[in-house]
Amino acid sequence: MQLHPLNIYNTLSRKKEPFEPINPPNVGMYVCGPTVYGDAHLGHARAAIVFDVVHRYLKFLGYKVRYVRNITDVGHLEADADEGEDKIAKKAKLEQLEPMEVSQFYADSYHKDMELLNTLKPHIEPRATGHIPEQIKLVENILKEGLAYEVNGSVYFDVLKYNDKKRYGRLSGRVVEELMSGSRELDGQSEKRNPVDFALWKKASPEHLMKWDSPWSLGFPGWHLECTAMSSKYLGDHFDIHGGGMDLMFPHHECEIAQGNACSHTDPAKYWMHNNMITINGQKMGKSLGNFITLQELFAGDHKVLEEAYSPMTVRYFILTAHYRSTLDFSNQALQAARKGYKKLINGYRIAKSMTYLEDPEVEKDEKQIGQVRNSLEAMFRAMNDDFNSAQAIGHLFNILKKINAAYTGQLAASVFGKEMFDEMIRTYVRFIEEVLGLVEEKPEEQEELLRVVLKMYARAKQARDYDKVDEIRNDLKRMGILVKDMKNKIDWAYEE
RNA sequence: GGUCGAGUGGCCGAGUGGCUAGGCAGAGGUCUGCAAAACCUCGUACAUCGGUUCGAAUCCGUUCUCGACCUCCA
Repeated sequence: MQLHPLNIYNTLSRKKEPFEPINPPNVGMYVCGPTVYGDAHLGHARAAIVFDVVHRYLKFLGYKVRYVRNITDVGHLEADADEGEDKIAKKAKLEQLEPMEVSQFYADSYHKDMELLNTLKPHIEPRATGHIPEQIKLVENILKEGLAYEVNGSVYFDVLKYNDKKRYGRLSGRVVEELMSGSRELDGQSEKRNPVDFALWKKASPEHLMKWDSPWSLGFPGWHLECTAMSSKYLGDHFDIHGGGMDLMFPHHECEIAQGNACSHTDPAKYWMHNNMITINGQKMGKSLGNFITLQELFAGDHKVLEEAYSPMTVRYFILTAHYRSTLDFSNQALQAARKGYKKLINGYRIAKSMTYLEDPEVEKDEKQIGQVRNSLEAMFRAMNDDFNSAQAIGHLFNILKKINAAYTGQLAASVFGKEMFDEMIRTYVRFIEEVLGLVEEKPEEQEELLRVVLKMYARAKQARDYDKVDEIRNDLKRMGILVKDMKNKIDWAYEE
């Protein structure tokens, strides 16, 4: 059924490449998850949703995906590496909790948000603290390869030595010589031989809370090691897709590539995918800048820049209307427009699910209509196959929706499409919303029955030409965000946009 | 400073050489007791200057503006 091959933009080659899994039909996908020391924000939502759609679409195409997304529950060091503080430990001290209590709390919170956003759960969600032995083993391997050195109980990756064998910086377009000249002077305190080296194992200071025994010291693993340990454990040394935010490209993913090559002499991933950032007023939103909006705040409308609350599906739709490699600017206006767009799409989904083909012997098939639907359907999948261009796909989806709406309201007879095309249009629309975009209706289930009762009364009042009553019901429902739709031969409802 | 990317109609946002993106807002129309929804029609958009080409938002160069990465960040 695949009309066009799937192409993926590979950061490694800076080109779109045909997607050819290493072991079809299996696909291994690893995505960098959150560091759990705070509530998830819009940026986390973007990464999670983007790769959720990648996962969903691969599944839709028939691939057997193993999706691994880690939880980082050892805080990467803040500030200068040598005197830095562990983020989770810092938070734990502040709140007088066990570090594990902190990471558990925010991991739970993250999961709650991701569920609201209707992202499919990863098949494996490993934690860094659960893979300390694997990480120690990796350090040993890299030492054995002669690409790391130990100083005072800490172990560092020797980037210069590695660079002689295999170029460091291929992913992010860095050149080691330039990194060397561009980096700050060593302050003399550093144990690193070169400023570009990075830690594989750090000896813990006495007040450090999270520490483990190792051949070198009581300490903790370096901050790029966990992903190498967990991806190789669950997906092998060479797997299909590695994803994450653009901000992780350097140094995090660069280090992963170096570590992977040092240990197993192969690049960890075949395709590297990076989603772009969300901006607020044109500026990157991020923890370090303190200008982020958490998802809880967004869903509750509880933040000074928010004019109102925005539902999880509004956020999901908003994120999918931009291509994942473009920056996406947050604004109330954009979110409000997104909410309307989402409602329009989901109203179409509601009616499409209820529609069946009705032959009208008076009406002939209209090749022009059929052609338009066929073109839109094809274009929609072509867009998805072109590096997961959900924004463009949604554009085509709206064109399909117009046909569905027209058929639903009786402005076009279903017969103009013919049974075959009609059924395909309806089925594809529903499946695309459900399985690929992952959009769901936001309503309590009991509401449906209740509405049916009210609409019956409405219809009766109308029959009796009791227009005062008709208006009253309509207004009452409107206050609840429900629109009454009068048509030639039926009455239905829709979410107010 | 180095590296990379971006500037599209009132707003958001696709689009890499010719073929209507789409959504929101706005105007007109069909339908309707009225309205809403839905459907139809409407915008002569592509930062600037120059170049390549039969033809450029799309390729090349100039200028301006903005952003990201280079330190933890999705």
